[in-house]
Amino acid sequence: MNIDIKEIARKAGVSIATVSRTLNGKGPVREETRRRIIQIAREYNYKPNPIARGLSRRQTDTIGVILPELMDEFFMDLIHSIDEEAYRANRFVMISSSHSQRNIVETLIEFMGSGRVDGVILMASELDSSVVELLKKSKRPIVLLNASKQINSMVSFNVNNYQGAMAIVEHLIGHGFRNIAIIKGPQGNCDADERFKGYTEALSAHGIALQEELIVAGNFTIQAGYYGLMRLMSQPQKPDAIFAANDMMALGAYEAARSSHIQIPRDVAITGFDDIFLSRLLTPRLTTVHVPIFELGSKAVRYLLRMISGDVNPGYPYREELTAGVILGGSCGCANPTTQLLL
Amino acid sequence: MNIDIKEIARKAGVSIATVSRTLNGKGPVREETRRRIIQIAREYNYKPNPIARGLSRRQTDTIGVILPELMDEFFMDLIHSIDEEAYRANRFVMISSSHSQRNIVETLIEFMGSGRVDGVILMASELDSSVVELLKKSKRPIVLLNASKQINSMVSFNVNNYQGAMAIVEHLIGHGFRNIAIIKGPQGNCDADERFKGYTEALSAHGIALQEELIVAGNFTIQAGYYGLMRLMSQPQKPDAIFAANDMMALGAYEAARSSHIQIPRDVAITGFDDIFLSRLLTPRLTTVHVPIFELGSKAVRYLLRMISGDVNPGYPYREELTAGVILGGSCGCANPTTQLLL
DNA sequence: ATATCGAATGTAAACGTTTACATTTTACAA
DNA sequence: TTGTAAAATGTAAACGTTTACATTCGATAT
Repeated sequence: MNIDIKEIARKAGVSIATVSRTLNGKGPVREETRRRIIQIAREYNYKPNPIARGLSRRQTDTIGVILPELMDEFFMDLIHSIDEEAYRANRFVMISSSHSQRNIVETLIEFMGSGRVDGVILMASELDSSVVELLKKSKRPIVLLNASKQINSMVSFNVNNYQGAMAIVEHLIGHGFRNIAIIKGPQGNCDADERFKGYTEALSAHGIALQEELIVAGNFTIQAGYYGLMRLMSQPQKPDAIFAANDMMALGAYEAARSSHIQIPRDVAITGFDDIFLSRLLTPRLTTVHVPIFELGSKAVRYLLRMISGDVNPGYPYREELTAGVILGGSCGCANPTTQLLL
Repeated sequence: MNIDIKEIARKAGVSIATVSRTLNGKGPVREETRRRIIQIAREYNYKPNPIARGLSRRQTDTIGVILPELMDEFFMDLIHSIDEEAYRANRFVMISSSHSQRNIVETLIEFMGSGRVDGVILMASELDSSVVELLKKSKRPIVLLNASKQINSMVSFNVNNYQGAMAIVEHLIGHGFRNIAIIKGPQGNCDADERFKGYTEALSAHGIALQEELIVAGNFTIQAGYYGLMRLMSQPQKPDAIFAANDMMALGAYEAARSSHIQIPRDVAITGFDDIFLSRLLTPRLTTVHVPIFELGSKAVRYLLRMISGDVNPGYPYREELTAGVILGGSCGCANPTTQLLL
């Protein structure tokens, strides 16, 4: 179909080995020959067939990305940053969502076993231990995103949910709130777990006792936030502030507050986590925690590439936590919140 | 690294050809042999190396997706639908954004020329004619998304921007509005052009003359919407309704209205286009046009796969427009808008 | 002139499949 | 039996690279 290395070699009057050496910049080639080959290759717009090359070198210059689901700006931003970084390094990105654990395994096997990709970035805040075992056996490097802290024998980049949650709860405490409720994330989700831990530790660090009635379950959806607030505000012991473990739930809480004429932050303060775009449109703007997704994606790609190149030992565990910063809106009671930044 | 076909053949006591035939289900193989091979292959968890297979068959079971940018839920939904459909068909998805026209070309060449992908889905509402020429010459099938109507020699799936815009403007007319303004999308963007056309034709179909002062430029950003409304409402001849060519601009218009104490829809009605998630959070909920992104992605993949398989002639032009429906919020003046659907 | 050595180039064997073609086996009819 | 055709299997040539190893070519030292 396209012109191949053999043709180029013929036209340049050399062997294909010399062409390959020239184009890959390995091995000695006389300057004059080199020039001629480059010239001809350019003239005929020759591009080595990456599949053949992949077969020979056992490399495809492609990285695989497996995400739990393909929705939310969160994942979009992640993909965005991964794509950007990969592009910069001349790599391609193969993407796949993994609706179930079963599927993660399948996709991983297909990705890894096969040589379709040189390495994988896998995000899964909820991982079966069986899957983890599989991961460890993988021949190709894997970088985990937001992995549970229990997984300590692998490479991972993580948002410091614990620190972020702690920071925002401390901010609430600074406002003088003492009855701080939490609407938790889904059971078994490590992000949710860490955020909850940050909440409890912030309270205990300030000598505030945990109150069971102020801890309600949730699952990161708007609904959960809605019902969470309703439930909390229907109790005799009402909270004066609510920490929703993510912005979507905070959003639900806003809806609930509006529908029941509860004023934020006068009647109850609300904070979230994630800093999704939406949160800055709420009135008052939501006080939340910004997660450095872009950095997360970039770092993951860069590290993965170093593992692939052998620049770092792929078998060597590594864990990095990216700190998250509080974004002040009016929902926590702050008088002069961060400006809107919309325009 | 992994077990290969040669090993399987050895273990089964047959030649590699027989193994290949068995696993691909082509050519005659004795039932007993077949069983034995399958059994052994399963036992050793053998998976044919897709790269080698790709080299031999000139197929990679991968489709390329090139999008103008990797942001917005719009693109996320698109990727989501493409991934889903591809997964269903056992195909892989290689993704790439194209920040510039220059980049589209590069990426396309790398994708196509090389055999990295079997076909491409390309979304680019603004395409240089030079790029179009390149596309036509492509050896591999291409499906365009939201392509300009001037591109008639290719395959494309499109949102019917014209019909959608017409419908929503007619809805405004139905409310009795006669001074209907538009905040347009970016110059040269075919979606924007079609939406504008829908606007003008809806007006003329009802005998309403175009008023130059009611047509302001925009670029699909919040800012443009903000300044657009400000400008329109500062004129002596104020509009009674504004059709923002997308929801982001409508959002900007909301902000502007709020900051200058203009009430929606009392002082001015507002409508958008796209039906992004955000639009249902505005008060009043934004009246807008829902675009069937999911269907767009699915159809594109399905058609592309048929082109790849030769089921349809890849050289044969085909164009499909998916109609878009109006979603009623309160921003157009409707008393009983669509329910919130948040919970 | 000849040996020696490094640089430049070529040859051919991988890489792991698919598949056209050749060969062997099987089943059945004559 | 033998012949014949179909079915089953095997052989080897692609696919387009990279790369270890072999060869050739100059230049320099003897």
